[in-house]
Amino acid sequence: MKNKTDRLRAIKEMVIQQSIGNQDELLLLLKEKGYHLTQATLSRDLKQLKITKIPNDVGEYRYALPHSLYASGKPSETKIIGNNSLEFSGQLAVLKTRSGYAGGIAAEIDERASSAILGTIAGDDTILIIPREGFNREEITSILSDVIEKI
Amino acid sequence: MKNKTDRLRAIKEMVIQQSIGNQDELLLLLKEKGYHLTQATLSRDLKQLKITKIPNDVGEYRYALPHSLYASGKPSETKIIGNNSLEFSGQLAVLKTRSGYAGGIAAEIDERASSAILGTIAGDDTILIIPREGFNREEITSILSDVIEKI
DNA sequence: AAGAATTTAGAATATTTATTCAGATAATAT
DNA sequence: ATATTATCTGAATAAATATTCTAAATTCTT
Repeated sequence: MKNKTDRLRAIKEMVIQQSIGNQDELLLLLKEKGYHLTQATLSRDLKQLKITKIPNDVGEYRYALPHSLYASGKPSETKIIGNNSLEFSGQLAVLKTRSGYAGGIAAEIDERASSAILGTIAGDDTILIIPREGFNREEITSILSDVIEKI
Repeated sequence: MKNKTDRLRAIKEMVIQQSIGNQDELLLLLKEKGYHLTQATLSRDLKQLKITKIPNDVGEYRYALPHSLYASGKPSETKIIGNNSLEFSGQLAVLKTRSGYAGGIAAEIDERASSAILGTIAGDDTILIIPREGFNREEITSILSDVIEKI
């Protein structure tokens, strides 16, 4: 809780969770959490994290992560899990299965990964997976791998 | 070339095409194009367009559209493709078909547009289309048109 | 371990951006 | 047509943010 890495993580978290309109505001929140820094440093941190103030719909400015960074960073690789392939698009994941298997696998996921997975919708060979907020792609991938490998 | 609407369009275009580091820079470019305005107005314009300065990888700041606005710009028009209608919402597209046709068309899309389409899920007359990352709405629309017209 | 080089950060400040205030212009209603 | 209200804009200024300059702390090299 005292090094730069921790601080950056804390900043990112706060920006995602709270509604922050300027750096001084964020500075205060960080102070409450025990991070002691100046506006100059915060400005540099935000630059490094690529966080910026963006206008919202109500005519205010709010700090936010650039959209693309919410999910992961890279352009989403396809991951093979057994006979299936997993790929992400935005907040969603799609698992392609062998024909006819989607329903069964989706049921397994629903049952065994509900902490991370909000819900699934299965077609014949495709499962749409809606992750819960707060889980990143790596986590989701790992959890789904576990579930599928145990089937 | 003299009203606000035109100016906003010009600003948006410049931000997409050029590399702009601050408002004065943009102001100059606009002046060259015949738009005469002050920094105050530009600031307001940018707010309205939700354009902001975001840090790039090289340690500079560049003006950019919020990611979500790149996709199209307008609130997503419904596009008619044969007997079907296509509309976007966020990263997703929905294709409405005649009753009973969704499954068949979805299968065609899966087969013939998989480079751009991560997956589809079909009901009776509705197909949920999950595009791959990196494809914009126009590209998706065009690819889907091709596929459907060849059925 | 000592020195060189890099990273980190604060204070002060420069730069940039947003807003206030006032006046103009356009739109709507009476 | 005139009053009323809303929209738009510039000048000046306030507010917010980035950077310069300096020094301390850390990491790397030999």
